[in-house]
Amino acid sequence: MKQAYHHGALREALIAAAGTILERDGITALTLRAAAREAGVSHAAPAHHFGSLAGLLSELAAAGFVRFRETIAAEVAAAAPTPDARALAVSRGYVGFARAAPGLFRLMFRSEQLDWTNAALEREGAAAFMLLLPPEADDGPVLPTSPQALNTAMAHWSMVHGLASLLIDGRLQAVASKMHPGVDIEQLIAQIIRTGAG
Amino acid sequence: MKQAYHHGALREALIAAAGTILERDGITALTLRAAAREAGVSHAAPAHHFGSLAGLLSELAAAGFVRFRETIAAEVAAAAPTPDARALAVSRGYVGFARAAPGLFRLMFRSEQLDWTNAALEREGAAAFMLLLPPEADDGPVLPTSPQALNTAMAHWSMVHGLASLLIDGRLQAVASKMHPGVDIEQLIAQIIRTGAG
DNA sequence: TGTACATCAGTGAACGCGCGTTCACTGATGTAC
DNA sequence: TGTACATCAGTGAACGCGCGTTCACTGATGTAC
Repeated sequence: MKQAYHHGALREALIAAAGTILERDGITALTLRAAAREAGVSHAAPAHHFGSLAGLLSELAAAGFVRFRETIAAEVAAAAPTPDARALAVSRGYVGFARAAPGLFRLMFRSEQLDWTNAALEREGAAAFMLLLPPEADDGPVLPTSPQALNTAMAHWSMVHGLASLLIDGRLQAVASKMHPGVDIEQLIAQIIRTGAG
Repeated sequence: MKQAYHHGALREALIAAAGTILERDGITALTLRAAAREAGVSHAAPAHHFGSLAGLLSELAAAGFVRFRETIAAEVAAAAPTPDARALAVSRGYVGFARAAPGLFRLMFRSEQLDWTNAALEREGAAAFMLLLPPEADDGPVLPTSPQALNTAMAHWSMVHGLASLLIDGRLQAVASKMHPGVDIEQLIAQIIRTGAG
């Protein structure tokens, strides 16, 4: 590898390094110095790109929301073009993303350390949440108008988000196994998702 | 206040102090030294009662599960003795606890820093999860036997847990307000809980 | 095409801070006789 | 009832560590002319 004095794309490299640390070592290990180490630059280098740790975390979360949307969009594209099939696909993508990148999911949805005034984070986060709403015809998601539609959408979101959370923390598996030893978790997940979308 | 050399109940005092710090300053501020400061003892004192920070956090979470069960039991006791009314009461207690003690809720359900081999934590946590199951007659919760019952119980749990999580992180409020400006959040929560229990 | 210079990105030493942990200690409590 | 002694709980100084941050620097890049 070329050892140029200037990295060329250190900002992106630092975000990628932060993602690696997050999944491998957990959020408590994710510091500016650790990200610099992982990216192979001096520990003072991140300050040129991110003012603080919160800045780096927010950029990482924003990038996470982009991946989150891509994951869901891929599931939707592979599904039948009916409202029910679309809702199932969104749920599958949501839960699948959380299980594939639990550290990133926790950061995006749960971290108190994010700076939500960060422009990229606010934009990408808002765009992601729009995917959770039911579509209107072929025009993509629109805002529900009736209280009933809002209730349904939020209840659906709660169930999918709770399922994802309980899975990545291992709680659902533990309780389900205790209630029903030998249960097929993957099948149970598929059933729960179908319950919520129905 | 008497300044006895021996505290008398320092273990309990340290757990209480840790809870105060958790809700006031967040989990990143919760250290052994901070708990000792809050309890008014020297920084080396906690080592006599908790081997490590994970030990203190686990004891705090165990105490949290006791409070969690008490909160839910109080709602159940105040509700009509029907299965539907009981399910609604459990959901109300679950969400109410999370909103009243969000830091503790996060620690109990989400923290990667807990030591689940801790005897108190495992015992109290398991007892709490049993409350989430549907009751059989007047004998209290029993283990579901059919796959269908397991599916229903886990789907219900997912929705309530997701609702609690999205609320304490402020996400549900943000998205609901954007979708439906001026929406009554408390009424929406009550409706979502009714949706899940129905 | 070549030179001068400004700007930018990354370096490495240094700082002060709070942390967990260790350790000899001290004061209080409990028990044996 | 009194004395001696073991045990226990909390103290305070000290340690090494990784952290964020600062700062003068150096090497590379881009631009003006």
